[in-house]
Amino acid sequence: MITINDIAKMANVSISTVSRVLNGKGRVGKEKREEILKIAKELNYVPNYHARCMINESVFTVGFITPDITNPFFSELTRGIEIGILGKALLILMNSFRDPKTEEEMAERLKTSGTKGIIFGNSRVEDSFVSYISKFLPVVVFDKEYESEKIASVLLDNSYGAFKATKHLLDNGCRNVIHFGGTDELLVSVQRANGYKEAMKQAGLTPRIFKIGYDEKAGYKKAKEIVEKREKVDGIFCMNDLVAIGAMKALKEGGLKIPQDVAIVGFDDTNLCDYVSPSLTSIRQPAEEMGKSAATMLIDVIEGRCNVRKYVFSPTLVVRESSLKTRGQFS
Amino acid sequence: MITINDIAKMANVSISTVSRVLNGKGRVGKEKREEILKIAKELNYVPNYHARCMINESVFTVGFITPDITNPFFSELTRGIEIGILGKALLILMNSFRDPKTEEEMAERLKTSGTKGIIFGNSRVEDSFVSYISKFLPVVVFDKEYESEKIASVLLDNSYGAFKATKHLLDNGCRNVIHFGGTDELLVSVQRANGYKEAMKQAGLTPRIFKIGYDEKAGYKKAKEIVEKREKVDGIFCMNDLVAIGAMKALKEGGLKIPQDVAIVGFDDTNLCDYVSPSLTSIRQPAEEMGKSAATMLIDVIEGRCNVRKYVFSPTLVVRESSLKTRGQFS
DNA sequence: ATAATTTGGTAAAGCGTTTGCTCAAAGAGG
DNA sequence: CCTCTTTGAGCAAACGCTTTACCAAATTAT
Repeated sequence: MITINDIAKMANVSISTVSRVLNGKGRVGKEKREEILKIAKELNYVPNYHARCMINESVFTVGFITPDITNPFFSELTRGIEIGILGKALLILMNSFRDPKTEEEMAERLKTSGTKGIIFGNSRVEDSFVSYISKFLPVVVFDKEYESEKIASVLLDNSYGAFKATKHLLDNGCRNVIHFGGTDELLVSVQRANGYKEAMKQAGLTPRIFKIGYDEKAGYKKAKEIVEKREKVDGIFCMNDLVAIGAMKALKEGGLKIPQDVAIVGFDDTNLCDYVSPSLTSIRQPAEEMGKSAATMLIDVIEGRCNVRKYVFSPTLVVRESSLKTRGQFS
Repeated sequence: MITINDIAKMANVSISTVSRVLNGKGRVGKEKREEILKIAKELNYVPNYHARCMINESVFTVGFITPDITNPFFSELTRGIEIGILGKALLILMNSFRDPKTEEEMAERLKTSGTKGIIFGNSRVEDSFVSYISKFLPVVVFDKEYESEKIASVLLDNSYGAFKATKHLLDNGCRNVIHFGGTDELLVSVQRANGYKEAMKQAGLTPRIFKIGYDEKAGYKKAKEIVEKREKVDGIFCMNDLVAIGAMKALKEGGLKIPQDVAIVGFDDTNLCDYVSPSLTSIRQPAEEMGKSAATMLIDVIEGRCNVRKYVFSPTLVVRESSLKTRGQFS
């Protein structure tokens, strides 16, 4: 590695002179300046980032721990985060595959790697761990609220979203609406399940919840089962779009018509919704916006500009073909 | 920020003693050791990453510049890269939105940010820039080969893949096969277009190529146009799955049946293919594997374990419903 | 008892930069 | 011709940590 020292020797000047030339500070004679610049260029000199960091604040890094980057919701979120930190920081991405142990290890790794802040995306880590890690670094958590004044949150009213989704299915004539949910460890799952339950209760119906998971495979598998058992189901509210898409596939394979036989609503409103067929009704989370908010909030905390805040977003229902038993503008 | 020095003062020992305790090296009396550990814990001490980096090799970072993380192909690739660098390095992710200027800026930023290597995913940067940046950092490029011994590549025989795809459409009875391709700046586009042309030529047919872009919107828009103009088309080979999915939507909206009226083949074989309907025939790129190879190759170069290499992957045709005019096992 | 070794700890050199202070030389003003 | 300012450039400290050389005391061997 070539250093400022090497250049100084070559140019027969002191390192401070070299530094001054390279940073355009201080007064250095024209000849020396040009000589130094020439040598630096020839040697492909790049200032040592870490040495620099020890002195003045340079560009820093923040970490984003995501359950699964291949879920379009999270990739949109990621893009939002990136936009939010633009120019201020670099984004270190980590895929936890939804394993809480892995998530803790990753956070620990980020902590010891000079990262200035961590964003937990929809994570399963225990509250105690979040509290612990927040002692070392500013933290932003998606979908979870903390007592501590030190932990910022980006929230979406999941149970209200789920309520809306379920209500929509009921309003469209479904009676036997079931829910494909995630596991109880994930707060989001619980909240969405609650919203579903509430809507069912209000309609005087019995909720049926299947805790199946988070991806297409999970949705496919369970829907297949339901088709094979010929269960009496005319609507499914899925905890996310991937699950919904998997379920749709299984239903169609089973000869069931969507939405006539079974109506479906997903959650997240990823860009897939428009492109599956029938197009998928979903509860919209403004992923990119949410990512952006998380990022700017984190940067603000890191740079000491403000205290911890909380962003709350509202879910909105985006109606598409998969849920309209009474065919209207779509067909 | 709390440092080793603070701890030393509190414990009334020298900083070297503290360092020894923290690193488990050297001999330190039991009482002092415990005292020091206790203080360190109380103060939430974390060793300064940058200071550490200046002395011994710690975990380092590598950068991945991707056109668009929301494209499932790239998110799978990203996951592969992450797996490949696991434990060795942290991954800095950057979205260029396919803008070559942005890509250069990003690489430049990585260069000055202590990053030890860069992976260019399907990038549009000019060759001269890649050569330039490779003077400073090890570089791995997807889908592009370089003279320089310093630049590693992960390749896929795109034109062969495209050839296969087109051939498959022709073998299934299509005569008027068109191609939805990307722009000429992207080598991949050109290669895929070439494969398409070759297949058409061999069949004695005239190729028709539309340079439309890389996402669902582009595919949708162009297909809409074609439907409206009632062009004579019975097969479309799309440069990637997203374009294909967009096109499918437009065709279906136009009342055309897939594959009976128009057969479709995509490229990438993203996990979407299984979940759209009809399911999408596609040319498989083993994204995760490719990412993993790129990453291990980069790490190898960084750690001086080997010279630059080249990985070549083979595209395979994955047949699904969207391309089978003669209905067989699917229906 | 003396020499040799182990144990516990300190001081200082570096890693690569930046920057405040110093100082000499040169040019300007009286 | 002498002081005053400007210009150019070096020295050295600091950033936080690791590591080596080194020293003293305590323990062991001779």
